[in-house]
Amino acid sequence: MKRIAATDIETLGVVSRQNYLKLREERKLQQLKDEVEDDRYLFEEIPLSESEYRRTMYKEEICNLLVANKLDENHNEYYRIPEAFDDLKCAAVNQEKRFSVATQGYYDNHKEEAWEDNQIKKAFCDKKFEFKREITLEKSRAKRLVLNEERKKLPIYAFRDEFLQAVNDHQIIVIVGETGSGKTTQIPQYLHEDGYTKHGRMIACTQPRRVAAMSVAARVSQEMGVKLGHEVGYSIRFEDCTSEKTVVKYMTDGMLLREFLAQPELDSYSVVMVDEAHERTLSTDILFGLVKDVARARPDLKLLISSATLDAEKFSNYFDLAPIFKIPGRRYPVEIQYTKSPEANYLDAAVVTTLQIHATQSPGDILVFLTGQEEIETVEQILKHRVRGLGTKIAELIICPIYANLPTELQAKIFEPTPEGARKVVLATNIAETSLTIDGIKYVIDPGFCKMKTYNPRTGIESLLVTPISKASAMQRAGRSGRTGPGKCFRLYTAYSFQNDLDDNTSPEIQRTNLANVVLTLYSLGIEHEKLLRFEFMDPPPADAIKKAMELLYNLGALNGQGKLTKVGRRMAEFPLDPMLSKMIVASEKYKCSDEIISIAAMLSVGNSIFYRPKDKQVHADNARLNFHSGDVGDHIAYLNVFNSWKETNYSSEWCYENYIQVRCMKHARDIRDQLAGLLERVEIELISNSNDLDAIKKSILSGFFPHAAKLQKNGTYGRVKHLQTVHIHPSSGLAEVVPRLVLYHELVLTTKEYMRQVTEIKPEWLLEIAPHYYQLNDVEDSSSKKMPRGCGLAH
DNA sequence: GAGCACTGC
Repeated sequence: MKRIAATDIETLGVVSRQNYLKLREERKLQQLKDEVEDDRYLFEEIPLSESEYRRTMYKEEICNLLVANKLDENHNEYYRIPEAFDDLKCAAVNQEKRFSVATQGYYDNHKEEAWEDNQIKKAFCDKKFEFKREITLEKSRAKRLVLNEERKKLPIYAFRDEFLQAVNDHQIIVIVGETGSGKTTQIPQYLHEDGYTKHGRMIACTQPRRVAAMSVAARVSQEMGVKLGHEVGYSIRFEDCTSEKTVVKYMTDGMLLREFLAQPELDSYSVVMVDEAHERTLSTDILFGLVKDVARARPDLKLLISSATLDAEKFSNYFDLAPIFKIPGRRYPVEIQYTKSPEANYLDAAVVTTLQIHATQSPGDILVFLTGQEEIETVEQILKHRVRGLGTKIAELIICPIYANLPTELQAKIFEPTPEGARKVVLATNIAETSLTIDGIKYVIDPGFCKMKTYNPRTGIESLLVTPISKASAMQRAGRSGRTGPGKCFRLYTAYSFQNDLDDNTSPEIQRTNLANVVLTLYSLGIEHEKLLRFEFMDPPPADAIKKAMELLYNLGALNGQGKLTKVGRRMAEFPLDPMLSKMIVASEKYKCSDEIISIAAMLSVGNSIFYRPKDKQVHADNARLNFHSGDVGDHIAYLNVFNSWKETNYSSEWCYENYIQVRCMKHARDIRDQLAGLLERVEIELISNSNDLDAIKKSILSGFFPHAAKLQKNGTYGRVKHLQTVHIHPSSGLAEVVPRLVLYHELVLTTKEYMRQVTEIKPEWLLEIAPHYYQLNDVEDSSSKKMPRGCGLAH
């Protein structure tokens, strides 16, 4: 192609080269954005299935990659783009070519022609949009007719009148609806049709997951023939898609819990349906207690507890012997096979079983449940190796790993249809148990383990342990094979084990988590002190955990000596964060650095997967990370540096890739930060920046995290101040080599050792200044000048 | 010098 010198361009007098390039970038960006917008539009009009929805999301990410020019060879290897997006890649390349040609023409033909070209383009785009819109409307009309027929075929349709009668007769009903019964989509509609939304009151239906709330709302709006967000809407964090018209509202359970803060009697609702109650999320468990109480105060409020399991008796007993309404499901049979004897190595057994299925069983994809990323990577490698050994005698086996931390572009692979003659094997964590469904799975391999979080209220340590799953969980896993046709489930344990070793149900989250936030929420709902100790939990958490939470809240100044919520506590409760983080924000008012503190809080709550560390580029990734630690500022300030640097690049995705940072996490952090900024206004704390005074920022952090102080001991390890407990700085910390005398940490995790994650150096006098009620002089004195506490002496 | 299941506000 003919090159044009910069001087030529200037003499043409059209645009300066820089301006031209900028214009070109902008147009390219706009074009891509338009495509995504079009897809969004489609999403609004026609409810997407979950896999379609995810594909839309992935497409957006791909567009970001394209914009960030990540399609060149190097990055292609680093962020492999799934084949399904080949068309998009081609389009982008063609687009690029067309731009080049147009560029040439642009200069050759001068301003007018180019302008005309632009006009044509615009007209073309308008036309395309109009056309797409027409098709969409037509499709949606046709779909509505089909949907109406489909509604009548659902198992629940036959029980419609019987169900409405039951709701009329009873205030609380426990619904047992197997998967595919249509309860989630139909029940709110029936109630709406039966007049429960008169008098301006809504029907609420809670879901444990955001995607579920969105896609179900989209589906129902389509069935009812209304625009999503009007009569039917959804409400999830960062996104309220409802209006004054809304009568049927799908929401996450956590969102309803938040709404309780504003309206403790749930005045705007006539019916509350707690769906997927058997999952026993932290939020559902608290909702149970609250909603049961409200039902007593408001006889007109109807309560539906919907669960998929057969232990509905327990729910019924809890809700004062509420009647149980059973709805059959529509499922295919699943044949279950056990091993004859226990397997010594379940990874090996999983590989062997996979290959056996591949060699002997009829077509259909395989889903293997593993406990984590590491196992998945190991099995992937072994499988690849073994398949290579089999040569061409056998059909192709496509291996797809999936876990939550896998970059989004790579996750898309599992939704690609399996090519004719090949077989797909999906290696998944628990994410495939409930959070996402994969079409075409016919065989499930279940080794019977998962990783589970446990919390020790005495030490405050959380740890992830590989644990046997429960019977309920095993059934759920098996059910994943019978979604589109009869399936088979291979359990890598004996039938005896299943009967005798596995618990019936997974212990609810509320029994194995830090309750500080739960207790604060309940306090701000007026459930204080004795009332809280009497709170009707379906499965009460350990008394120790509640006591520990109260103690912490008292130390943070959220509760006073009489066990009442203080003004500080009330402000803290506004933030959807761990109380220590909330306290840190409230304290930032005093140190005039709220701007920096909410950035840090947002980054901390996104968690530990911000820094991406690919196996083959660990050194690069670590070096990139160290750039944010200059001056040994500590991990908290490093997080602040990351966020601010990203902000300075105008939230560039490209910058993230260069620095081995996960874009997804950063976007999430930005969303949280925006929300926190809004909440600051609510609690009347001014947004002030004080970026030069690092001590002020550290003091704010310490105001929330002073119980997490650890000091260096003679033997080089750390000891928690106030607790005789040895801890270590996590090697990923920027301070791991610095070894300061006194530090605060964000969290303590137990892996091979007890590690402090996210560490910042503090001064001893700050402890006395900020927490005189908690620390005494002898706590902060240099440990070397003092006798060693018992049990913490040197080894040997 | 080391490993992080999954959600949600």
